[in-house]
Amino acid sequence: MKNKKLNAAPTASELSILQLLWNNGPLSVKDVHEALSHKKPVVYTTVLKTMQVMMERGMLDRTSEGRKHIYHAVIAQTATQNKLLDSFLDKTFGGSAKKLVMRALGQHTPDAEELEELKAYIDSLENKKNSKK
Amino acid sequence: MKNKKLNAAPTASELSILQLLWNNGPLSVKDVHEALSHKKPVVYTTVLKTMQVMMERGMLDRTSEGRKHIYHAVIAQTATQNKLLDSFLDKTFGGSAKKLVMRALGQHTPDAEELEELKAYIDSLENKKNSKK
DNA sequence: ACAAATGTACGATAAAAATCGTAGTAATGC
DNA sequence: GCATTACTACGATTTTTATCGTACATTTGT
Repeated sequence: MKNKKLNAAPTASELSILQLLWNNGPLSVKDVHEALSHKKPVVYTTVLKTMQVMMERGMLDRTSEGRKHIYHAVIAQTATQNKLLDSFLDKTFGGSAKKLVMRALGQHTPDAEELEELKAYIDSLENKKNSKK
Repeated sequence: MKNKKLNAAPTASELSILQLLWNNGPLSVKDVHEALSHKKPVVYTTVLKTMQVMMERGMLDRTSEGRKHIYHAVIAQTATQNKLLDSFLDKTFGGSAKKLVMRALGQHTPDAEELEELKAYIDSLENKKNSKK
């Protein structure tokens, strides 16, 4: 019974590590540990262990730089976010994207500029649909 | 050490039960078990136990109807969704509501009518902001 | 050379959540 | 009355995730 959980979605802890790797490029365990510690105290080997597990599960890979290991994300940010979003949308908002979107905007209203971008984006979605007819 | 985890967010299993109670009113364990079984096989006492735990944690309450217990949600749907949304937004989209919204719309594009509603909603948000100046 | 610092490896444990089995009790059919 | 059915109670186990401690190897400073 090997290769357990190979396509499982990342857990919250794993996701916090992925975010760092996605946004700040390949990092050593030390880098990740330091960054995470800013938010919440965590023991170095806890981070190390988690990253090793993530590698086993195919989420990360690493290269060697001297005796250090430099980790990078293997799974893509967008695809992972989409998977998590699907699941969240389903579990929490019964699959209604409209409800989720309205709530998100209501609770975390972006500034005027971003709101304009959003409207433009919605327009582009409408056009795309029309062109498909 | 009593009252553990009293304000913890519901887990995925708990949320699936809450959804039923929110949307279909007070229900017996049997009702919930049947509804859940449609999606995925689950043993009756597993559902029962989960609901009992949820009651301990203050998420549910119940009344007696003969020897049956009729459960209802104590925590509000909107508040719970908001809490989960905050957390999800932060963990998965780095707190950017705009990113989340665009992704949600791109992956689960609502129909034209709903898109219009969304635009109208965005307009109302813009007006609200302006009026606050 | 060698103590201190810097790394990795990995088993062990803790903590949280999910699942199940067994027992017991009240209602119901016949 | 009594077997069957319909429920609840709850301990126990399993599963998954998170966390930590210890061992060990390699550099580095002095």
